[in-house]
Amino acid sequence: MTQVVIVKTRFAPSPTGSLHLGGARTALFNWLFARSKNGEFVLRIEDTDKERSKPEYVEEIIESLKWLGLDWDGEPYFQSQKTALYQEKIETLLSEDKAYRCYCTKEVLDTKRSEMMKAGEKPMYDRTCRDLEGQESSRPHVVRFKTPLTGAASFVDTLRGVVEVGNDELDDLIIRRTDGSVTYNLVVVVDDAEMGITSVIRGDDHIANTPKQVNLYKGLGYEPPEFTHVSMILGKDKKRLSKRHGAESLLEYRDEGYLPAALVNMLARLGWGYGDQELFTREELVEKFTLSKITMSPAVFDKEKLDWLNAQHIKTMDNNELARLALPFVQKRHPHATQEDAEKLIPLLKERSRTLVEMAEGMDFYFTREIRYEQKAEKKFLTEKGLKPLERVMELIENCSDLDTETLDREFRKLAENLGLKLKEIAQPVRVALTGKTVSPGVFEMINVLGRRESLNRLKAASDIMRSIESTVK
RNA sequence: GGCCCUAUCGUCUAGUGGUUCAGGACACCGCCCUCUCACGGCGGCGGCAGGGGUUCGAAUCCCCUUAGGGCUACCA
Repeated sequence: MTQVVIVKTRFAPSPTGSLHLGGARTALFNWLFARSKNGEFVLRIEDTDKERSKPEYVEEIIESLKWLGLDWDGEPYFQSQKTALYQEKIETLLSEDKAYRCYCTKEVLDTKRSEMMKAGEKPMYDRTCRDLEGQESSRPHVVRFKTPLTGAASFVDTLRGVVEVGNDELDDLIIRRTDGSVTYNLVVVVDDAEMGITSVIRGDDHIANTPKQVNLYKGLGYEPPEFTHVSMILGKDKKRLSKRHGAESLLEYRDEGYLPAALVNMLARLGWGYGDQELFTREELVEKFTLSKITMSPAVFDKEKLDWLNAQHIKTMDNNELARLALPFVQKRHPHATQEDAEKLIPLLKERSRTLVEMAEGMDFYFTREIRYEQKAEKKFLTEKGLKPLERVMELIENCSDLDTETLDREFRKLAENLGLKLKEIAQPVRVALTGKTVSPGVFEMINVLGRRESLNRLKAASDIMRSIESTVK
C-alpha cells in the first residue's frame, strides 16, 4: 500500500493589523505551494493575544486574501476557539514533568533581566521554579516548558539546510500565562501538528523561534513538519516596510488602482524567480512555482516595477473584465458612468494606463460636458491661424459617412495634404478642442466614441474662441 | 551584549566550480516609430561588499571582516 503524502500548508496571520505586503507574500507562497502540489491551503487566525486582536482586522485580512484570489480550503480556523485543546496539551506536559508552574512575578523577572543585562550576561530566566517541590495550582502562576539543559535543537530549512542552536541558548518559555491564556509558541506547534500541516512556510523572523518549537514538538510527541523561511520585504531605505514607505495595507494598493493579478505577479517575483520570465499569470505561477527557487535575502519593494507590471497586466486583460474592475474608479469621478461607457472607453486607454486610477482620469474627456481648456494648451493651439483648418475638420466630420478610426485617419491625412499641413498641425488643435488638454487618447478614437454631434459641439466651441481672438486682434 | 539569518547592476533577479571579461527586467539616458501622452523596437549606463584560503580553475565551496536584518516578551 502506497501512502500518498498530501501537501498541506497554512497562512496564519494574527489579526493585530492590516494584511501588508510581507504577509501577503507569505500567504501567496503557501497558496502557490499547496495548489502546485494539489494539496490543501488553510487559513488560521492566530488570535491568542486578546489585547491586540481585533475582529475588524480579521475582516480586512479575509477581504485582502479574497481580493488577491488566494482561496483557502474549508472554514477559517480561529485559535481562540480551540483553548480546550491547548489546555489539555499543557496538562499533559505538566503531568509528564515536561513543564512546570512558575510563581515568579513579572516584576521580579523584569528586574532580574535588567540586572543580568547590566552584568553583561545572557538575559535568561534563572529557572528558580523549575525544580520546585510541591506545585500548587492555586497560587498565581505561569506554566513554563522544560527546555532540555543540554544538547541542541536543530531543524532542516528547505532553503538553508540544517539550522542548529544549543539548548543552553534557549529559555524555558512560557506556554500559559497567569490569566490562563496560552502563548504563541505552544499554540503554533499544537495546531500545525494537529491540523496535519506538512509544510510551514513563514517569515524568517520566525527562524529563531523554530528551535524552541522543535523542542516542543518533541515534548508533545509530534513529528516536526518541513520548514521554509521566507525573507522580509523592505522599503526603499532597506528598512522593514512600514507606514513611512507609503501603502502599508494591501487594500491600499487595490484602492490605488492596481490589479490583483499585478500584485500577485509582483509579490511572486519579489523573492522568487523563474529564469528570465517577468510576467506570470496566476495559473503559470501555480504551474511553475517551486520552494527551492525562493531567495533567502531580503527584497526591497519597488513601486515603479509594480507600475510597469500593472500596465502589462492591464494591456493583456480582457476588456469586459477590465471594465468591471475600472468602473468603480470611473464612477468615483463620474457617478453616472455605466459599464457600457467603461467598455467603450477601455480600448482607448488600456495601452496607456499604468493604473485604474490613471485609466479613469483618461476617460474624463468623455464625461465632461463643458471643456475647460488648459491655459497653455489654449494659448498654443486655439489660435487665429488654426481657425480655417479647424473649420475644415468640422466639415469633414459633418460629411464623413462613417466615423470609424480608419476612415477618419484617411480623411484627416487627405485634408492635411490639401491644406499643406502636417497631420499633427491639425490633430493637436482638434485634441485641445475635444479635451482641453494636450495629452489624451488618439483623436480619431475620441471622435469615434464621442460621436458626430458631440465632436462638432466641442469643435464649434473651440472655433468660437479662435474667432474671438481674431476679432480682438482686429 | 549573546545567538541566528542574509549579502550578484540603484532595485528585483538568472547563475548551483569551467561554453559568463556575469544574462534578463524595472528605473535612467540616447535613437527609431508617431496626431499628443503612452505602447513598441534598437542601443547605452551600471554589479559578483572586502580580505584570506580550497582548487588546474571560483559569483558559485570554506574562514574572517564589514554591512543589513531577526530573536533574546506573561506579542505573534
